[in-house]
Amino acid sequence: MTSDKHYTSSNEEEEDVLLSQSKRRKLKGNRTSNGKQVVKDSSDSDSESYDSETVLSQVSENHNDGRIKNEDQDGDGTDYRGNDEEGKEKRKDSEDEDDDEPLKGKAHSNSKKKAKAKAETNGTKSMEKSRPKANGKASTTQSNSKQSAPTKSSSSRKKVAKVKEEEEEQEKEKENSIKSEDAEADIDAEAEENYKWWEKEKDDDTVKWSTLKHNGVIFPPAYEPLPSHIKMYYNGKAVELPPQAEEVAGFFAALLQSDHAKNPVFQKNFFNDFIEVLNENGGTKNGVNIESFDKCDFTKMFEFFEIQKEQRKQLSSQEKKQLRMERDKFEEPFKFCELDGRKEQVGNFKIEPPGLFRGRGAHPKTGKLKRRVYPEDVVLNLDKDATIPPLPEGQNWGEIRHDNTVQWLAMWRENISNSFKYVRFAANSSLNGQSDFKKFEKSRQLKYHIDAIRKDYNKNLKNKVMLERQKAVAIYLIDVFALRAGGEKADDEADTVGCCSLRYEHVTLKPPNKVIFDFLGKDSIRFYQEVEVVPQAFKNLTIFKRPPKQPGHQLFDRLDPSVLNKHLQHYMQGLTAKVFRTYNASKTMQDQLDLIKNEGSVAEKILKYNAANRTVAILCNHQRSVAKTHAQTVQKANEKIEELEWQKVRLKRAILQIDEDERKKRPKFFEEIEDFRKEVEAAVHERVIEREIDKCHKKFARENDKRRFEKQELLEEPVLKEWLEKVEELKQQYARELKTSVTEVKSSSNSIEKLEKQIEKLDQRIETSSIQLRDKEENSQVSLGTSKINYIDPRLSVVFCKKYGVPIERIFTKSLREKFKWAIESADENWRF
DNA sequence: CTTTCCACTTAGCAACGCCGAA
DNA sequence: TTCGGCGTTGCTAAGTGGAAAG
Repeated sequence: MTSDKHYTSSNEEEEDVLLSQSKRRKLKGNRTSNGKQVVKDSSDSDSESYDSETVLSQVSENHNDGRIKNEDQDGDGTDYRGNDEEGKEKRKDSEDEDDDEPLKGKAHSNSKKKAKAKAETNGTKSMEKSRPKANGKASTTQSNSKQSAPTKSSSSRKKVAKVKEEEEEQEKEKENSIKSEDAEADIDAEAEENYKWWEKEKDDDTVKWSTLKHNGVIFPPAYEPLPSHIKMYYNGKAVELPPQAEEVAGFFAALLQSDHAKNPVFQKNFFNDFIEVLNENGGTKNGVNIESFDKCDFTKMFEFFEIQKEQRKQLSSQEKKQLRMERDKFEEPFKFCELDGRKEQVGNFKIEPPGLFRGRGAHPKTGKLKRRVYPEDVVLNLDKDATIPPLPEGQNWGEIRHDNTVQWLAMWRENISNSFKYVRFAANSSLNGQSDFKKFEKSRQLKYHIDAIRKDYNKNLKNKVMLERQKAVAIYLIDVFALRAGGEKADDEADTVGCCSLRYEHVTLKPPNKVIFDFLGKDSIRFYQEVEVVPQAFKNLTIFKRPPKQPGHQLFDRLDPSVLNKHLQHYMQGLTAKVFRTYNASKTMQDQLDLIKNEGSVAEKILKYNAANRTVAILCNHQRSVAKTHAQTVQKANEKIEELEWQKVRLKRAILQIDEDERKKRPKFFEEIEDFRKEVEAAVHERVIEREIDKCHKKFARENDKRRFEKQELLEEPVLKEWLEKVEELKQQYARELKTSVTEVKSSSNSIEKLEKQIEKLDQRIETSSIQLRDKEENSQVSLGTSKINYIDPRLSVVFCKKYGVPIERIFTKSLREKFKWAIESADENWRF
């Protein structure tokens, strides 16, 4: 076919896309205000097709436009992989008419939405249904523990896995019965705690375990009704609620002072579910008809909870310890499980308690009731010979499964978005360690392919096939700016995006090549960056935003993560969009650590390590909300520094008082005295005095408390007065100093050398305080933890510690040391990412 | 194919509890 | 010894991605 024809047909398809997109956007409602218009617009859209445009711009394009930030300087021009790829694309391009077709999914996504929405409306009902059903299942499985594959309902995929498992099981059982019994004893003894999986060879990772035993999960305590004098009020009247409804009201009451309680969506969703529960349980018991959220008053309940909290805090440390011990003892059996005969920790062995769903950002479902989970809702996963954890009389597990291809111990379905929750191994478990190890090894492999990939996408920025250009730009963004893949989201989730789901309004283009990203990413964390991109990327983005596209439209209308990932697999097995984040994070860390010189104190090295950590966190846009007390903390720190400076000035004055000639000798040194403003000095005085006064009162009170306790006679008011008078004297002294600028220092320290020593010390303290403050400021919005836990290959930190003589404890907390035990024990000084 | 399901990884925040300064 | 500040942990929401189902 000729290219002309191709373009024509693709032009038609272009309109198609827009039409269907607009439909979709219309469905999305509030996410864009102009869905309707687009339908009209697209019909009279006579703009040239993207592809013809593409050709034009390609012609006028010079081949060697700018480099990207991270690009490696590889001189060699030959790139087999790249050429290969290109060859393929070309072939495809010329013989495949559909090449430029937009994603079908984008056109049809509304049907999906409807289906989902439907599923959700009966979400709660389906839960209810599922319970008896599951119940029935459970009894069958529990009774015939041996043979039958546990569920008819489980998918055929599961069956496949099961079969595999079963075969292996049978073989293993034979083996085990011979091997394990005698082996187990000593394996248990020596190897259970220090099983070094990373020294073993493991290949088949579809099978995660051969035996798995555990004690089930902990259910949240049953609801305890409030004392009868604690009520919610409606229109000023106390309301008698059935306990089920009271519980829900209590959930809201507990949040009364949080932002959630002020969020109208939260209020609405809560109120709807509250009313539903209320009606299900026969309505209020004293005839109050609750109709409006605004007339509900939960303050009495809130206050009660506060008092309870307070009382718990007031318990003596003995009592607290006692309670903790009891709790630990109760939880002990659930904390551990037995995996292939070894003891391993379980992560979240507690079933999530009921409550109000606290969605992040503008989540349409925030505030909905997250219902209580019962044993009937829970599926247990353990081996066939494991004892099934007992339940109280009359209760049953939802299902018992023996699926050794997964690494969860229990699972239930949650009612907010109908997804699964899992009880899994703890972060320090061998299985999680292995996954972690594999993750980092995979991203480490990327270094062998990254050059080719970068070369390719830079070249493909000019590819005449729109799909290829979009892929190229997307991978470019993912690689350079560490964007996430960005899967499609439904209407009943918060409107957040990643790379593939970026929309028109999220990217602002400022010629010649400046791009401003502004969108909400995962967890509704804002991603705001003004950056420069290579000119060709800029051109492409311009094309992707060209009319008839409008706000609300997808930038990458032919992409989704699976398209992208399929493409990436060509370069490297297992390569997906998220691997770039891991790779670039660890690579950045390696580079940053390389810059650190092996000098200075341990504390200084840690500071530098943290700075390196911070670059990574910034790359990945890991933010945290500034602590409520942050401004205050900063102010305090600044005041402290001011005070230190004030001290210094006083000492310098004192030097001049001893020998005025000093000033001529080193005017710079004494400049500070004039620079220190009177207002500041006065403010410092005031603060110091006030603090002194405060101290006197406190000391007085404390002393008397003690004396009362020891039955001694109390200090009288005059004593306090006496102390305060001393402070008053000091105040007078400062006042004089302020006027005369003459320091009245103690005679003990009135030699110039002594004063200078003190000044030096103060200088040092000011220096460290300033550094700490700056560090704190820079960290106030950046969260270092996420990158340390998930993105930075722990071996980098281990090597850093070994090479620089920094104790690993200063870098990894106890739990991180356990999580990264494999790294700590396997990485030597020369290891590199 | 596309959609849905399932499993697993990544994420920020609130509660907890430890530790150093007063 | 207490108190507050701060790092750590626990919690659970919100992503990614592979694979089965439709």
